[in-house]
Amino acid sequence: MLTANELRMKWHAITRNRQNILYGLSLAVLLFLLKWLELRFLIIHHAMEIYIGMVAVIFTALGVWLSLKLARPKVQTVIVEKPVPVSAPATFSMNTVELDRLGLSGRELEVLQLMADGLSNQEIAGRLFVSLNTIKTHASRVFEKLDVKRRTQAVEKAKRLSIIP
Amino acid sequence: MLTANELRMKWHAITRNRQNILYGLSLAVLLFLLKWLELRFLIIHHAMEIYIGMVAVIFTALGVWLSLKLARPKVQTVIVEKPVPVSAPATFSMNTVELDRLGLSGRELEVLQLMADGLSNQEIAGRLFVSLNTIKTHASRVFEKLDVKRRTQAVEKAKRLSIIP
DNA sequence: TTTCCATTCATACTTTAGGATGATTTTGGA
DNA sequence: TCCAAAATCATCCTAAAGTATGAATGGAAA
Repeated sequence: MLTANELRMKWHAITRNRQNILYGLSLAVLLFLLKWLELRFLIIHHAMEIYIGMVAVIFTALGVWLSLKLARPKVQTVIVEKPVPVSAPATFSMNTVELDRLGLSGRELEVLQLMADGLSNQEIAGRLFVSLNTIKTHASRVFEKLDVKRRTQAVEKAKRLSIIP
Repeated sequence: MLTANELRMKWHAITRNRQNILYGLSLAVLLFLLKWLELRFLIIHHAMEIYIGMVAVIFTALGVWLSLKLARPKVQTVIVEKPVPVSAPATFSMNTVELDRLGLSGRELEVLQLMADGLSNQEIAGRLFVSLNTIKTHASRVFEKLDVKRRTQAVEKAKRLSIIP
């Protein structure tokens, strides 16, 4: 006995070769037709041109049918940009263009980030193992480059420009 | 005289009918070939099957060529959705639960918001038409209720809790 | 090698922020 | 009407922030 799976596989093989089978059948029918026509036109000799014409038409149609059936469809890939409401703001991409334009140095950016975390200058100095004066200098440069007057403004502007998360 | 534009339009018309012209030429050539073959095979009568076969092959090829050239190409459109991270969630919904829990008054929230905009106490006082001392008092209460020590921390925490945008 | 820039630190000074405390006035409900 | 919370303002003081200026160092580019 055949299992359901084997049956399904056989069916697959049949459908896969459907076109070949159809082509074979068509050829058989055509050959039979030709033989019949040949017999007919052996008697009626003057219909030779009609015979040739019919052959031409039939085989032209066969060619058209063949190519239409066998021609592989062109696959056209259309990429549609689908706006996904990215709920999680977990992804932060730094605006390197603005960062470059402002000319903030690495250390200055570090200080700015710690400022945004709410740390005091003294705490930042401790975190970065430098003196309070150094942080003040960095902070001043940051305010200068960001064209602001206070750290709160610096943080606000930096966040607005996507320089910090 | 023809203008450049008229010339271009004529060329368009020619190229547009190129396929029809080619088809016509092909037919002419084939007819000539058939006539020649007919003459040949009037003498050699037993080559009739070859003649028919050639006609069949030629016209099959013609059919294939025709359909390939003239038939509209099958286009299978595959739509690939490309997720595009839509920018900032422009909608800000205030966390009234947290606001309630913290017990911030209306004026305190106002002051907090202006703080987040980077304004100094003096500027906030001017904006709200009250004295600097009043703002200091409000600020102190805000820090107390938010359990922070500095305005930068207050702004950071308020934003984190979605109390302000 | 020289020059430029980032980083570091210092000193002195001014401004702003923040804490502590007390007081007055407004206002929305019980 | 009375009360509690909110809002207002003041004074005194300390802490932190911010400005100005100068300078040493080290690395990278010209």
